[in-house]
Amino acid sequence: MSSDSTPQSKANQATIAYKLLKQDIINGVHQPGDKLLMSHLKESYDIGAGPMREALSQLVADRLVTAISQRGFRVAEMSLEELTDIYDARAHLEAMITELAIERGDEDWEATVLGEAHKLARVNEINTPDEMLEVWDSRHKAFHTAIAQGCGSAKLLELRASLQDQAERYRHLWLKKTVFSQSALEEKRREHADMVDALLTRDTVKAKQLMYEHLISPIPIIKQLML
Amino acid sequence: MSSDSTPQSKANQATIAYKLLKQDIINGVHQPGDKLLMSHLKESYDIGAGPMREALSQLVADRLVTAISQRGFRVAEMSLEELTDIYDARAHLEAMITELAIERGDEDWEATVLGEAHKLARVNEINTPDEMLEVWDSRHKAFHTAIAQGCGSAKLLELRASLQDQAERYRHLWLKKTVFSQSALEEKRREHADMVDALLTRDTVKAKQLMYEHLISPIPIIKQLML
DNA sequence: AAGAATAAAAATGTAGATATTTTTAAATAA
DNA sequence: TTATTTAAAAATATCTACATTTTTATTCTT
Repeated sequence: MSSDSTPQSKANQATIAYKLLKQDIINGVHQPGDKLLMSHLKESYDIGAGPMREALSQLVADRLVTAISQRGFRVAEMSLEELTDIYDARAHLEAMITELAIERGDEDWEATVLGEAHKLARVNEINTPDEMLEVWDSRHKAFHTAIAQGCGSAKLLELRASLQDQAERYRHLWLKKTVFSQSALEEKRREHADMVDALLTRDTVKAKQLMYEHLISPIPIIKQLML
Repeated sequence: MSSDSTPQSKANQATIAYKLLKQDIINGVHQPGDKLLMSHLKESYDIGAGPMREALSQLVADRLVTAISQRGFRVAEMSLEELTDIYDARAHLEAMITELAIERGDEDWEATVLGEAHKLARVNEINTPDEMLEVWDSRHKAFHTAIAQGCGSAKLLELRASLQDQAERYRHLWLKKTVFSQSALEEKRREHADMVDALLTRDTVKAKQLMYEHLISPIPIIKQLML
């Protein structure tokens, strides 16, 4: 039966360990700078050293882990500098992708964006604050992804995904410690509405600016949390 | 002394194999779509299966190799679509980075760019056509890297490097089959001079446009070679 | 020819051997 | 004593050789 939660039926051990460890690093189970001891990892993820190294190599490529030959692996450090760099790079990249999406997006793209925006705006109808945040986050991501898809470039979308992955640890910091006020939510909703408007009227300059500002706005908030 | 040919004194087997295999893929020793048989790889690179898998995983992250669980590894396919996507994405990204470099670059940046441009322009003094092409390529890369450094974002430079890596196979196709005419070389020289001029006068719009056009210009030529 | 059974090839994983680094303790010198 | 070097031990990372599982090719059967 293919009714398991993991769509790919027969992932190998390295892939399984990669996903678990990545999630654990993003969620802060392993803290920045922590030594990733092979003996400990082998036990935690119930796996041999070979596949474990394979998983670690991939995380090094993702920049979530650092390696020094003969001295093993560590969780990559986090810093205010990196936070700023990731978010700023992401904002610039996403603004550029938005410009291309406006230029290249067809009617299907418009429809999808509109649909995701609608779903996102309706999130406040769910009440449990904990559940709300999770659903809001997932729909928020879907909304932005829908916009980005319009650019039509697989490579640019890959770069975007890479930065998004690297931002996750910082973003997680924010999501776990923030309680959304109704007014903050309302402000976000307006930002998104303005963005949809700029996209559909094909106002490139405005859309780029809104996107850039939307994406760098969490920087000062996360900076606070890191001090 | 740090002047040995192998900069990192004690790289592990996986790292060594990664570099060798990557180079072999870029240089077409292993062709797109080729099966990378473990038994063959082990022999070629004189290494065990564990470290070899580690190297392959990293190349999967680089998009130079594809993997299917339980069915091994293959050299990633090449296609006209991917060629266009990589080069277009690269051109857009580099144009954006150029804009930031103009905005953020200081006097040291200007000086470095000017210096690299000078070295590049003087390449034609070398005569062996074979040697010439190699030196020209390396200085050309150095010139563009010098420009990009001005953006000051480590993350954007990483994204740039990633696309450049992926473009290498296509670029290699071009470099190996092209003999530079004196006029073609002269045209490039003029393009670079114009670019330096736009950069130093901080003419953002012009610099972006020149950069974009400079980077997409090889597309039709490489397309020809791929047919 | 289509399908099942079998054999061969290949990928993946495990356990233990080897090499390197880090820690600890002892010895030496200031 | 205090600091520094040296030597040994422990911990750790890495690699190899072999075992297991899965896929692919071949043969056999109907």
